[in-house]
Formats: sequence, structure tokens, C-alpha cells
Amino acid sequence: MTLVGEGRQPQHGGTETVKDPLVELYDEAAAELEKEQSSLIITDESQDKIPEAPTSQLEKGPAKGFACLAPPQEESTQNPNQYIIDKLKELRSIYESKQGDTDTFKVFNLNKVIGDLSRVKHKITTRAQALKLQGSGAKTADKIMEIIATGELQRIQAEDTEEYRVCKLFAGIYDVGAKRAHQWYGMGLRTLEDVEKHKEEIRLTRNQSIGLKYYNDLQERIPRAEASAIFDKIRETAMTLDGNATVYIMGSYRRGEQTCGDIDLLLTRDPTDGITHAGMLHKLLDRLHEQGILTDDLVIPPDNRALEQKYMGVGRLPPDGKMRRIDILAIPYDQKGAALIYFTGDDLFNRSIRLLARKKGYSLNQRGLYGGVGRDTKGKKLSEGTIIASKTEKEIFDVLGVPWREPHERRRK
DNA sequence: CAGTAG
DNA sequence: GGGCCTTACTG
DNA sequence: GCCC
Repeated sequence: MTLVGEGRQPQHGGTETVKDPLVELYDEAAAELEKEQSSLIITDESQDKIPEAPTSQLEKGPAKGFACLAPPQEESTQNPNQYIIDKLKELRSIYESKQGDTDTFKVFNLNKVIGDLSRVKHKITTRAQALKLQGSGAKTADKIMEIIATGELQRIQAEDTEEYRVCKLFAGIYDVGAKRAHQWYGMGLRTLEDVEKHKEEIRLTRNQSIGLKYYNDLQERIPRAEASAIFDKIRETAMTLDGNATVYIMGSYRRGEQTCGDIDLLLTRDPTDGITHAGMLHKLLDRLHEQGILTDDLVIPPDNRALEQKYMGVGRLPPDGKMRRIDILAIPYDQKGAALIYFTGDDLFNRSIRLLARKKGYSLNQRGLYGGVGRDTKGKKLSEGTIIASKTEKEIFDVLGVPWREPHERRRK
């Protein structure tokens, strides 16, 4: 069996070398690397010999600005631009709560700037420096200069209205986004109590009701230790169903963050003995409900014998832990690498590496890296193409020419 | 299909 | 001017 | 909001 999330403890030795809390994750990555190198020789030159992309190749290589190609972030050193980052995050929050299509991309863009800003080591003091940041153009540079000069951003004060605050509150409910939030605001609702009181009129859905019921708990971040404890329980239960099961914990936990937004688990099984994990997730979910770990289902996989299934629900550390979002993804064993990339994120890294794949004539999704993908002139996918890599993350990175990035190096902060 | 989510 | 990740579920 |  394979486990991620436990293993040797960090050694608390020297002072400045407080051991990375991710030690346990390196084991897995290293193991994956070893397996990789035994089956496939990788040299520096091998990048020139990666499978030729069957469709349109980039003529001059990928443009810069791919987060997945950027050097890893500095680890926990005081960021000299933190005060700028904080203001840009406030602005991002405002854009997030808006409904327009362009606002979505403003958020996307700000994420790039924030990501680069948290990577940069020097203090930004001039407009020229601000302009150099990835995703930063004239307007963003102006905003950064305003923050540097005044410590404030007028745009934020102007947009910090009651509507913004109420919609932000509403959008904290699971399955409520900007559209519904504004819709409810337009109907006169202002508080969560209003939402509860008018649930019939606004046709609150089943999942929204769950989100509302656990609003406060679900708003909170999950301490790493608790995520680990929940993972242990679920893994143990899975192992009682099949001792050859493989359970990983992914998402922000695998990226090494001290708190997690939710708990993302991956379930699979090595089929070389002729047995797969078909039907296992379904049984696992039943057990977890019996154990009081899972309390509410948000999305249940329709076909309980399929090898690929995604479960989304709510649960806790029994008997009385806080309610947490729990996702379990079951996948075919040979798609483990692609699934790990997908479920480990972060989202910016995923979007970046997927865009890179597309620009190189491939397509990357949670199942694998595909070549020979048919696309229309707008880049919309017409045919699936053929699978090129999916077993390990490294294999996929190599084909794309992405330098290896440990999970904890795939975050923007 | 729109909206939401990962 | 048009793309900015990709796939899946819900109602 | 940025980039091609």
C-alpha cells in the first residue's frame, strides 16, 4: 500500500533549520522519481527528444508568464512587499464578488501579480519594477504605486459597499456564487437569517441548505493536524475494505500548507493482481457515514462501479469536530500522476500547466496528457487525441518541459 | 442551458 | 479584438 | 486587467 501524509517526523534540530514540515511528502515524490528513472532514462538532452506534438507547435516556444515554469517561491521569508499583496488581495476580493465576465479575468490577472509579488525578493519601489511583475500592466502598476505612496487604494474604499459585504457573506455559502448572491441582495436579503427565513421563495437548493447549516464551520480553515487525523481515519477504513488500497491526501495539505480549505483524498488500487477498486468508494462512503465521519453528501458519484468517481461531501472528526468539506476522488491506477497534478493544484499552477500543454499542442486534464488533440480555430477541443503520459507527475512534467516542482513549490500563497 | 466547483 | 483550464454535476 |  502507499501512504502519503505520514512517515518520518520532522527533526527539530537546529534553530534556523527548523525542518520542513513536508518531509513526509518528499518520500513519496522521491519514490515516484526512482520508479520513473528505472523505467525511463531522463537526461538534460532528453527534452529535445520529447514526443513531437502532433498538432500546431509553438514557433518560438511558450511565452513567459507561465507560473508552472517560474522558479519556486522563497520559503517563509518575510516578504518585503507584503503590504502591497494585502491590498491587492482586498481588491481581488472585490472583483471576485462581482458578476461580470471580465471581473473573473481581473481576478485571474491579479492572482498572477500576487503570485509573482510573493515570489520576488526585492522591495518594489519604482513603477518600472511594478511593471515588470507578471500580469502587471499600466493599470496595475498605477495601483501598486498608489499603495506604495499612500498605503491605501482608493478603488477599494469606493467599492467597499454594503452590497459588496452582503454578497461576500452570501457567496460564502456552498453553491452560492456572485450571481445568486447579487440576486438575493436585489430581493432585499441582507443576512444569513434572511436567507434562512426566505429559503422557500429563493428556492434554496439542497446543497445550499447544507452550506448554510454549517456556514461558520465551513468558513474556517482546517488545522493541518486535524486534516491529518481525518485522513488517517478514512485511510484506515479504506484499508479494512481492501488492504491493497492506496489513499493519498492532496490539495493544500499536500502542498504543505499549515491550514487547509478542505480535505482532498485520492483513492485507487494497483490492479496487477487482477483486482481493481471498482465499487470500493461506494462501500467506503457507507462506512464513513456509519462512523459519523461523513454527515452530508453534496455530490455522490452516479455509477458506483466506475473506476473514476468524484465524491463531494461534508464531515468531521467524530464525535464533535467542526464540519469540514471532504472530497474523495477515485481514479484508475494508471492515471495517478495526472490526478495528483490536478488535485494537488494550486489552481493557478494547474491553469498554467494546462495552458502550457495546449500551447505545445497537447491537452492536459485529470486523466492524463493527450497528444493529437483536434481543436477548432478558437482552441476548443474537438477530439480527445491519444494518451501520452499519466502514470506519474514527473513523466508529465518532463514531456511538457516543466522543471520538477515539489508540491509545496506549486503554491502562490 | 447557467451557475458553481475543483 | 478575443482569449485567458478543463470537466462534471445540479436544477 | 493583460497579452498577443
